Amino acid sequence: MPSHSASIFSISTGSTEPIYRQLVSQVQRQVAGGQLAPGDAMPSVRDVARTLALNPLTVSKAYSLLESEGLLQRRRGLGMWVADIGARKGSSATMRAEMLRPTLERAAVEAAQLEIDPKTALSIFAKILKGKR
Amino acid sequence: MPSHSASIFSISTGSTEPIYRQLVSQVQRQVAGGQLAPGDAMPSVRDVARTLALNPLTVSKAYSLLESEGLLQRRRGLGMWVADIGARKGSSATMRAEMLRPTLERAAVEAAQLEIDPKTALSIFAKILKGKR
DNA sequence: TGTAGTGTATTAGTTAGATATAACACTACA
DNA sequence: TGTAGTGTTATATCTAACTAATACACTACA
Repeated sequence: MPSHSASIFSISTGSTEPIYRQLVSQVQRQVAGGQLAPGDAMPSVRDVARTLALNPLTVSKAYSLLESEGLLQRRRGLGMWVADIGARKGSSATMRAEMLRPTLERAAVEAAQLEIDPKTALSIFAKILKGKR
Repeated sequence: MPSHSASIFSISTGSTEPIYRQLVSQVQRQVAGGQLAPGDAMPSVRDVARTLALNPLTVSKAYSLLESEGLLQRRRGLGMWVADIGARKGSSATMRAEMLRPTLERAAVEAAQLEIDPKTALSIFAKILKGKR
């Protein structure tokens, strides 16, 4: 049961997406992907706030939402942990694909407005995917 | 020189992205893609506001930004028109690809967090692109 | 027992985005 | 000359998101 540092997060202050929402969706994806496994200790609110230069309450807001979702578990006086309900390790491939969908749908709309044909859009995406690993 | 109706816009109120920014980027893409050609008349502020149930000020804010960017031109008492600086018809393929990049880069990051391999991510995107036309 | 580390509550203030209402200067056209 | 339609300005109000400082109850551990 490893314990994670604040480096599992990376927020962009320039984005219009609220910070607490960025934190929430990052945890959702990393739990679904398995990087955050049941029983793992989450970085403390103060740790994340210090590292990312945020207000502790902003981080706490994200953690609270994740707790009410059932993804995290709170242990009084100790901190937050990845919940092990069902002892699942990550989510099914179809569920994870479903989580990726919205962003790709948005990309498809943008490609259409830009008059970029599907073949070209795919090759751009392929290059990006290649570079990211 | 066609004149466009408010139907060139489609905003999502649920998104965290400000409405006026949604309008701005949609015009940017449609000008780059060529759907909005130099000399075309834009729908009036009041028309867009009425159709999309927005405040005219929100639309005006988007138009003002686009004017300061040089994409639109204002004719006093008449309305806004797609600027014909350089008489460009759309942008080059590389420029349009560049505009699509940010969203696809975000998708790549999400795919990595979801542990979705590049091949699978590409096939999901391909299916979406196929369905969108 | 004391100390440091958990998440959280409280209260207050700031900022950006969006709305509402009214008014202004301008233009085309019957 | 009216009338209706342009974008814009001004003032005020509202909400969500974020920050700031302080304090609380709880836990592990030297």
